[in-house]
Amino acid sequence: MPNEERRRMEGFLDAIAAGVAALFPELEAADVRPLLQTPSQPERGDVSLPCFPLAAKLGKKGKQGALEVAEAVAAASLDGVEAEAAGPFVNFRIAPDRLAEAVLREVWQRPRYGASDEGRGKTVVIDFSSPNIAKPFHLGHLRSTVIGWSLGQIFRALGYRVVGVNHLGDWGTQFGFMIAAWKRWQDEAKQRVAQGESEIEVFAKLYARINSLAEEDPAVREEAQRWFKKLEDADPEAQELWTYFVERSKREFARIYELLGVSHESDAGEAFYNDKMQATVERLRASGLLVEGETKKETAERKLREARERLASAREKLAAAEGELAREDLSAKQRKKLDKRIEKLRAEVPRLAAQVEKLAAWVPAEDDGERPWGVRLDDGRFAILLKADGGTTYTTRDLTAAYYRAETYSPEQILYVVGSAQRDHFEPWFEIVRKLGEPWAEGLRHVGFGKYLGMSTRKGTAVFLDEVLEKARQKAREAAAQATKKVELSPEETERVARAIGTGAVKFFDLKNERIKDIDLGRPGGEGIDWERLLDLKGDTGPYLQFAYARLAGILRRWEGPVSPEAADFSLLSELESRALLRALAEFPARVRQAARDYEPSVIARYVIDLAQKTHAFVHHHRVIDAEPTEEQKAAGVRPETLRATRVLLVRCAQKVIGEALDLLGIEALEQM
RNA sequence: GCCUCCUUAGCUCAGUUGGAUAGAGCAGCGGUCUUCUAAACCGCGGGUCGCAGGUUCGAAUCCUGCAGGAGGUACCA
Repeated sequence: MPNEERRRMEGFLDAIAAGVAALFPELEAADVRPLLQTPSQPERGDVSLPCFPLAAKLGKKGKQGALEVAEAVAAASLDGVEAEAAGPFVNFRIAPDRLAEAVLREVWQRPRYGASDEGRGKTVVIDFSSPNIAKPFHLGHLRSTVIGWSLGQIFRALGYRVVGVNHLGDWGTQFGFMIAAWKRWQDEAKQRVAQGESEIEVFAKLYARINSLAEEDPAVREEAQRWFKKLEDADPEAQELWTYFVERSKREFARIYELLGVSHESDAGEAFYNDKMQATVERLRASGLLVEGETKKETAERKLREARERLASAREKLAAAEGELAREDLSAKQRKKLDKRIEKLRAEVPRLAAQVEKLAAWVPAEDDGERPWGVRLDDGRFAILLKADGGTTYTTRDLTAAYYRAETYSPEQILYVVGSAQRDHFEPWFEIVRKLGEPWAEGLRHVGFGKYLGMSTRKGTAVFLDEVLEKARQKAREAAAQATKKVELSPEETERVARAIGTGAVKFFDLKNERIKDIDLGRPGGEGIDWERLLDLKGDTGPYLQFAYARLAGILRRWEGPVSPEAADFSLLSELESRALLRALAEFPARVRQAARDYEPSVIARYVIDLAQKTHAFVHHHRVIDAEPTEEQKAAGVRPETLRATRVLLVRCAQKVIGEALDLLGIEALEQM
C-alpha cells in the first residue's frame, strides 16, 4: 500500500481517530480526526483531543459531559499509544520508538518529504516580480519576486505545474517620456554608460528628470504623449528606441534574477497583449456589460461636489464639537477626548478646503461630451475599460492577459503577486470575469503584500536591490572573519558563501512575516534606514537556518558508517531534544499544504526557524559521531555504533527537511560556512 | 465621506483557524568553546492581547461599536 508508506506519521492520527470513534457507535473517525491537535505544552504528550465537541455530538452537555467522554476515551486501548484524561481533554503519547521510527522512515524513504501529488495534472500561473522597464529594481520589487518565487516552489512541491510569468511593464506613456528624454540628453547618457554606469540607472535618472520637467512644462508632457502615439503607430525610430530600452532592461533583470536564483517560464509583458486587446473589447461589447460612463467634466464635478460635502460636514462637526466643549458638566476624560477630536477636525478642514480648491480648478470649462466605456460593478463603482479617446486601460490589459493565460495554460488558479495597494484594481476585473461567466474566474487570486516603509523615491531614500545585497554580503564577510571558525574555506569559497548568506538574510527578512504586513525599516525616532535589522545574522534569520544546515553537513561529512533506518535503534531517541526534533519533522508536510492554501511562504519560514532551533539544541546537547551510551544504555547492551548510527540518521533527516524548506523559500543551503 | 487592511512583551513579530498556564527573535542581565562549526546553546526579567460590549462550556482568535495607524477611492500603470 503506497499510501501507508507515504503517511506513516499521519497514520498515528488516523489510528487514534479510528480508535476513539470505535468507542461510540454514533461517531465516525472523520468526526474525530479534525479535532486532534498538538498540545500547547510538549509535556502533555504528542496529540491531544478536546472533548467538548464530541460530548456535544453525543448529546452530553457542558463540562460534565466532556469530562465523561474524556474518561471513556482515555480507557480505550490503542496499539503503541498511551491515552490519559486531563479534565475535558485527552492527551495521547506515542511510544518513543514508534514515533521515531514512523517519522524517520518516512523522511528517509520519500525523495522529498514535504512533497505530494495532490496537484498532479493541475496548473498554477503565478504573475510575479513584473518590474517596469527603465526603472531600477528596488526593494519593493524584491517582495513580489521573492514571495512569488517561493509560492511557485511550494506549489511545485505539491505536484502542480507552475507557470511563472514576468508581466513586464514594457508599454505605456512612460515610454513616451523615455524617448523624449533620450532625444534630449542621449549624448550625456551614452557618455555615462561608457564610463561604466549601469544603463538601467542612467535610464532611471532620465525618467526622473523628464518627469520633473513635465511637471513644470505641459509642453513636455505633450511631447511625450506624441512619442507614445508614434510608438503605437509603429514609427521606426520610436520602435527602435523602445526595443533598445526593453533589451537593456531585460539584460539587467536577468543579472538580478541570476543573483537571486529566480526564473520565469514566460516573460510576456504588457506589450505582448497589444494585438489581443481588441478581442477583449469585442467580447465585452458582445456580453452587453459595456456601458457608457461619465464625461471628464461630469466626473470632475461629481468629485468636487463630494469634496464640498465632506468639507461642509467636517465644519459642522467641528462646530458641534466646539459647542459641546462649552458645556459645564463634562468630565475631564470627556473634555480631553473632545479636545483631541477638535484638534483633528481643525487640521482636517483646511486640508479639505485646499482639496476643494484644487478640484475646482480641475473642472474643465467645456464638456467635450466624450464618454469612456466600462462595466458597472455590483457595489456601484465603475471600471473603465475604454478611455474616452478610445485607448485601453490597465484593466483591459489585465483582462486580456488573464484570457490569454486561461486559454494557453488551462490553470486551476492564476495568482497575482502584487502589492496590496492594488487590491482595488484586481477585485473589479475579477468580478467582470465572473460576470462574463468564465469558469476560471474562481481561480483568480490577488496575493497582496505590504510595502517597505521608511523609504521613498521622492525623498531619495529609496533603496536599490544591488545596494542592499552588497551591504549584506559585506556584513556576512565581516561576521565570518569574527566568528569562531572550524572550517577552512578558500578565498573564492568565502566570497561565494558571503554572497549566499547576504542574499539569504535579505530574502528571509522579506519572507518571515505574514505577507500582508508592512515592513518598517525606519529608525525608531529618526530618518534613514535601519540596516541592522534588515541585515541581522543572528536569531530568526536566513543565516541562522543556513548555519543549522551547514552544522549538520559538517557532522555527516565526518561519518563513515552507513546511514539507514536498518542500522538504527529507534528506542534510543527518547531524549527531550530528540523528541522535540522528531515532532517538528513530523509537521513539515502539513505546513507545506498550509502555506499553499494561504499563499503564505511565511508559514514555511516560521516552521523552519522552529525546526532549526530544535536542531541546534539537539546537536548542542548530544554528540553524534563520537557518542557514547549512558551507563544505563550500556547495561542494556547498547553498542556505541548503534547509538551513533541512530543519531546520524536523525541528523541526516533533519538536514534533509531544512534543505527542502530552504528550497521552498528560495534560499541556498550551504554545506560549509 | 465610503471601502480594504493592521493594532499581542521596550522593539520586530508568531499564535496550529474557538481550546488547557499567550510564545519566538532582538535589546538587557548572567552562564557555556581542550570535544562533530559559539553565525550556536542554557538561564533570568519583561503582557490590561488597542478600548468597550456581545456570542460560547471556553475568545488574542467570531460579531457590533469606538480609538489609533496604513492604503485605495473614474479614464496612470
